[in-house]
Amino acid sequence: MLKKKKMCQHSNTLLHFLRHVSFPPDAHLLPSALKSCHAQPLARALHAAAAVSGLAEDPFVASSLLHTYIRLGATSAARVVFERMPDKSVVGWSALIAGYSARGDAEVAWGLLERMRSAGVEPNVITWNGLVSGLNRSGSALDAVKALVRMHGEGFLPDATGVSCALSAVGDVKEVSVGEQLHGYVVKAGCRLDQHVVTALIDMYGKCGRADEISHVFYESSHMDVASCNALVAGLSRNAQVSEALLLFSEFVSRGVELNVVSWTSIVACCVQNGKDLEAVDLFRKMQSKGIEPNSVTIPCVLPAFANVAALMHGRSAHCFSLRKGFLHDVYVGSALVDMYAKCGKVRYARTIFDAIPSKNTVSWNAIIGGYAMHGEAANAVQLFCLMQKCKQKPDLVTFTCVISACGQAGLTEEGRHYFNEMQHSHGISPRMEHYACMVTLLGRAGKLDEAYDLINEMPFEPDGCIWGSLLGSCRVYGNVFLAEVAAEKLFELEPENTGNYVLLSNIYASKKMWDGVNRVRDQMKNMGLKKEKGCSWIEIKNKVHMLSAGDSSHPMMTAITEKLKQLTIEMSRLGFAPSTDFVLHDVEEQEKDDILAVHSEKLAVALGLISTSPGTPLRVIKNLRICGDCHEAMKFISCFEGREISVRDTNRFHHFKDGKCSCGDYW
DNA sequence: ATAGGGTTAG
Repeated sequence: MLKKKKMCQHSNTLLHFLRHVSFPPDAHLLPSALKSCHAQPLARALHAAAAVSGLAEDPFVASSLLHTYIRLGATSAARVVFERMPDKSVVGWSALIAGYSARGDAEVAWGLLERMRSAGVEPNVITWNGLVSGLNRSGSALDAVKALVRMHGEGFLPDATGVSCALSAVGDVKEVSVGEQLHGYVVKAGCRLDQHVVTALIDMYGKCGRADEISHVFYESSHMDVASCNALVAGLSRNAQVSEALLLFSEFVSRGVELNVVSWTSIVACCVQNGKDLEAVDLFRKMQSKGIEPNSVTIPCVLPAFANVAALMHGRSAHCFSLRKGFLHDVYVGSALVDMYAKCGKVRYARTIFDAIPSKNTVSWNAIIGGYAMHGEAANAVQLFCLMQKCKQKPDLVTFTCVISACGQAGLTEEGRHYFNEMQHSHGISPRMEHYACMVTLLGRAGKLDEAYDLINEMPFEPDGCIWGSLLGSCRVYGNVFLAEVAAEKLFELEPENTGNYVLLSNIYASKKMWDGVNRVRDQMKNMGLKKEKGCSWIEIKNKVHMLSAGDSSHPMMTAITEKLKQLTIEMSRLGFAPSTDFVLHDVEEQEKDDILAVHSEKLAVALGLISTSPGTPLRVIKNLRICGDCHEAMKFISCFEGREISVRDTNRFHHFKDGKCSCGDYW
């Protein structure tokens, strides 16, 4: 911002100079004036001044004008200057070719190259580099690679600059074989000592999915600068090598390499993209303690981490920070805030943020519609969906996933079916796996299990684990052993390591008192060496996120937590609020019945919340698995007995408990 | 007095 202001002041000085200086600008003065010119109108003014003084044809002035117009993106004006140049040198041709390449006009650029040759001027390495670089930067990576291949075919050996931008283009189109050839050339030509080349190689291999080569290139070169760090972290993140990225990042830090906001943003994003939310939160704090201020990219990168662990206080402070910095107008920041507030249980705040985003995009709309879906507010989701279309914003694949799942959460079976059809017939979007999964959930919830099974059989592609998992879940609710066995058989094949499926099937057998089945599934699990998935919950108390997991007694307050739970259990049975054993929905954790202390993590989290906050404070808990019926009943009791609003976000949706009732209407 | 390069994002 400041820089721009300075430039404007500078331009004003130049204009002032042009208007008031009594002697005419000369051929020596104009090129330096043009060099410092940063706006098209000023360039045109200088051009006019040159023309009036008869200097426009001077080779230096003309060349400066040409380069200035190219630099400012005024390609046509540059062309006019160029065509009038009496002696068209390789410099002029190169500039013009670079200009058209940077606009993505590959055809024009190639045409100029031909014209140049017929005029008897041969392109040099700089001409070629300009062509490759321009095409790459304009997003025509494929054209850039083509240009590079042709350059090589014509006997021009790319230098470090050429190789760098060619590698960047290769990464964008994932032409790893071309990349490898370039790598070979780099080794032969000896330019692998060039830092930019090393960085570009790391970037290219990262984008082409070759994590092994990233480390290889990095360890072979001994360069440790900001750029190589950024490329490394991004490359490793893309390839899910999060531990490697964290290790190398800390190495850069301890070596005293001066890392910038991009480096810190990259490592935060790396953690978020690879499921390390708490590490991301930690690194975000560390970044600030090192004096690096987050920018408008950092904020949307870190917000999903806050959202995932429901760190509302952190999210709120990111919101305030964005407000102070003027980031709220940024659609990325806005959409990420909408998502964060919705996932932290504050769907009203999410709406407020959403309404204030000046130019909303599909992601913004999806965030708010998905937010309403998560909270079971189907009417609002549908209303926003209609508004979206009124605002001429095209719904995409994600939008329909949100709308159909909203209908499913609220039991609007026919509406859901309607949107599923409309998606195909009115919007020309063919349903993908996730849409079928939503439909199976929707039909399953309504008890239309046979219809759900028919839909699965009609799918034009092989159903995945989510689809069968959804059917199995509905079978648990409606006690359909036959379809449960069909779904489970597929699931054991598709995702043999997913313990939740075994537990679910075992629970279905148990609910029907089919003990043979129960034992068979348990043996199967034991034989495969599978352990029950550990449930864990998070609760934010006074700006700190606490993680509690079932069977883990490492939390410092564990004695008090257990005491509180014991007391609640006593009160519960005293008041006749005994959980029905028949209503153990979605118990994917399966506690050992005889182990009284093995309590589901959400209960531990709520107990911690109860003893650490003042009476009446709402509690928000998030859980990595679905909430079980037992805990669901307990939460209803606690909300009533303790007079607290409790919200539990499980993998599926939000449950808002208040006065002994849940917003899901006991269906989930 | 006139030409060229790498890294981050829902």
